Amino acid sequence: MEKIKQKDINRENLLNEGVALLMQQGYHGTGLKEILDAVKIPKGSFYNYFGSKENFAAEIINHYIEPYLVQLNGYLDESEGNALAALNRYLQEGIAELERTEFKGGCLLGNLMGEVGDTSEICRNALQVSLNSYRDVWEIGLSRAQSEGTIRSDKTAREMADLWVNAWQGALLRMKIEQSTAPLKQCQQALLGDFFKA
Amino acid sequence: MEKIKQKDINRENLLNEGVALLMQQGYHGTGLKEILDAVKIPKGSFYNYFGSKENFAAEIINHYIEPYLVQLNGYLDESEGNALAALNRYLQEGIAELERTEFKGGCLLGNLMGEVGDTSEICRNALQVSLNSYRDVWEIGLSRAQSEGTIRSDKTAREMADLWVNAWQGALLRMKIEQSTAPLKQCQQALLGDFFKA
DNA sequence: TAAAATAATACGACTGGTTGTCTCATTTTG
DNA sequence: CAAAATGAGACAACCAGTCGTATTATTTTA
Repeated sequence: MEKIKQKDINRENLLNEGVALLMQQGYHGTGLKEILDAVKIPKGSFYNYFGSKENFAAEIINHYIEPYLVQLNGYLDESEGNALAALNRYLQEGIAELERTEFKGGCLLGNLMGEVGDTSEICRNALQVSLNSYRDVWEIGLSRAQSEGTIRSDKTAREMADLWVNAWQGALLRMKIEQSTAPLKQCQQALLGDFFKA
Repeated sequence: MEKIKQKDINRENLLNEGVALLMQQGYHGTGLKEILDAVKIPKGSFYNYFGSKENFAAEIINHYIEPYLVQLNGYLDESEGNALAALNRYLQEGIAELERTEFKGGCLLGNLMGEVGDTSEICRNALQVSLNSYRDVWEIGLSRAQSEGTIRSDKTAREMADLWVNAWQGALLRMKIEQSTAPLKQCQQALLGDFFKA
């Protein structure tokens, strides 16, 4: 079974397009037709792949967060000895990307938590899993920074990771309505550059 | 011109119902018909009052935030001499209310920032104004707490108010997907009870 | 003050278009 | 050949918004 199946390519294309469109227009604001047309896949195939829009959205959520986990883990692995620097570098890269795309979208998790967090059980579960795994990576990074002495140790890494994820979500929302990455930079500076400092 | 106009009653009813439904189902997830049926007002009247769904949403945003401003200002005015206690009491009341309504909705501003923050210019403006005025009230409260010596003064009240609003938005989103007010309590404790302490 | 003219508002059937979902004949695959 | 995948379209429900008419208020006229 070496062959790359067309089905998997189609699925992947649908998920990529789904991430892009749901990010900017939300769940109810994006019709299946729009996604289908963009990747030229008929409806019948879609329902064969995903079963429903709701399931599709749940898969999109998983698909969305994975690259971020990989990237952050990558930065942490590279910079042996300075986890805090790795976290800051990761953020800097993310902020630069958001400036490139003119603040469009923000964070799919945040947007969908607000929109369907209490109407779709399936999405709610997917969001919970994804957000927790993202928080966990931050916990690891902060924990390492603690043992390196750059982050204060009178609070648990878990506690700070939770606070960080919350504040960052809020900052991303404010970025969208202020059309500026200033809230992000301010958030980074206030927490990583001050409150969390050893 | 003492007479209470039916038009104003209808507008008020529409706004109240609009707040309730948009909170739980979002902008695109809520049809006008649903709102109209709930308050028994015909389509034509709606378009006389508001012109479009988008304008209606912008008015809903204003209508939503006002009571919170009044309430927080009220707590601050009452408790002369202990602004920090007033802030905590305000939060405690809000958390209790969210538990009563079983975490449904969360914050309309947060939800709409994510959903239409970068697709509707009109809503974006309304959100910006509302969120800023909410942040301003927190700034006043924190500033008073600083002069009372309960909150640290090496950071500006504005900076802390911004961080607070961001973190609280994030905590509200996580409340929705975790179906628990634990994130809210944790957020309150971490910032007001620790990082912001004098 | 009474009647007429004018303006403002109320109303809901209707429009053109889109939604998510499903069906089914055809094609592809193992 | 049987099973799975495909693709085009059918489907009813719903969407935001419009428009001509009916009703009610307000102003003008006599």
